[in-house]
Amino acid sequence: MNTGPAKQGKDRHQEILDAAARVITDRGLAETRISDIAEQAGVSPGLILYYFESKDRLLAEALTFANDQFYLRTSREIRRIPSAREQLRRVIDLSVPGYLPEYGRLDEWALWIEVWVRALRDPEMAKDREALDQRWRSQLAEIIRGGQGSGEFSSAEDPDELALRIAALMDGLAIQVIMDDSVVTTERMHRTCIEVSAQVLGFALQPAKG
Amino acid sequence: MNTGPAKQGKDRHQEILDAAARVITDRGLAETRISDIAEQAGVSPGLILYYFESKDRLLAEALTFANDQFYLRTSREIRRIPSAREQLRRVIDLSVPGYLPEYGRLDEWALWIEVWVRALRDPEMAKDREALDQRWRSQLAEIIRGGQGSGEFSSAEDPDELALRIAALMDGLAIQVIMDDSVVTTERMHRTCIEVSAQVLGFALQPAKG
DNA sequence: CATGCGTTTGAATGGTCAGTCAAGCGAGGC
DNA sequence: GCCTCGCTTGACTGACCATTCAAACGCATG
Repeated sequence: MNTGPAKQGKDRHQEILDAAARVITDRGLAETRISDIAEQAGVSPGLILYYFESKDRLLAEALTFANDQFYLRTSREIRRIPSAREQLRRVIDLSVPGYLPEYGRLDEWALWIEVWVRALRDPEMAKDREALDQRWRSQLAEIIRGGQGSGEFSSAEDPDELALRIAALMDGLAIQVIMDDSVVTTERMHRTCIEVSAQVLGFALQPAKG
Repeated sequence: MNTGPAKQGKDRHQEILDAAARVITDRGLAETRISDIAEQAGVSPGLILYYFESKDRLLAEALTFANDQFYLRTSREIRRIPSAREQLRRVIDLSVPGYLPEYGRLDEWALWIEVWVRALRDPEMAKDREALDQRWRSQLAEIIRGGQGSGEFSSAEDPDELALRIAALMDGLAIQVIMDDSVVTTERMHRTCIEVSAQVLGFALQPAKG
């Protein structure tokens, strides 16, 4: 592609998106300056606008980019797990902010909230947000369908409805957790997600491992 | 227009907060200018900063002010309903964005998301948000406790845990609804909230009225 | 080594606001 | 009627930042 000016291998476009996502994550969308992104990416401010039409477009792309990454990462992991019950547990582990030490940043959830705010007024972002969300719910529904098929889940309710309920529950709880709510802690969210899933999908709880 | 210093009865402080909430609701926090608020309130820009120390403080106050109003309004209504089941239904009716025509604005939910974004970095707002949220969950828990006591709800689970689950579900669904998600519509959210409540709290569904 | 071209730089430009301020305004007291 | 004092105005100031741009830079090619 371009071995020369740009760093070999990685491409600037992606590097900048990544830097932007990081800056947004810890400063917040509103406090993100082009110069912050440039600094984070280790380039000059001018370069940012050489690669992106405007700050606005860049931020929008960065937001969906980051959430896309999360989905892809999760999706890849899930596909290697055979049991629906374990798939679900893994999705929960990955979704509860702060639960897994290795993913311990301020979290993609913070970015997700920024997506919401922006989607409220930006039709482009609204479209992307809806697509991202439906894909996420579909993934959950797929797991549920699998578990119903294999007999792991005894509930016979519509998988899409069940997925919607679990997804909404997780959204609502995750918000409180990243807000550092003193009642809704990481552990409590995790426990609640597992318990509700078990009740709603119809399977017995297994002793927590680890 | 101006009889004496402040308009009789209403006070400027409150008027401005109200105007600010309205502007934030339809332009979004990020696009809210002092001059917009002034225009909405029908005063000059300078006056805004005569009553508030800074734009930032004003916005923060406006955000909690609006949510406080919503809580108070709901709370007052609920207190007049004797049946726990009906109390719950009313809370749901009031919380589902767009369900009741009379409350048909872009909704306090939009403001609530702005609160989240801001609370992520502003400790003051974080504190207020936590208080507001706990109060809301307590209200739900109180209804549940009432229903358990009266025998309307057969579930014997911890009311606080049940309230948390229902509140989180409602948050998660409401987000999608105000985003105008094509799958998660106002009606679907309403139905889901009612069904889940019935299942989780243990009461039989009654035919929808109206 | 000279040329060309895609990158990269950082200084300059311009627009947009938040916040300030000096000047008016009007009601109520005297 | 005149003064005072709290409210109100809107023009002004200064900062801050997105965006532009002219100038380098350095690799590749011949």
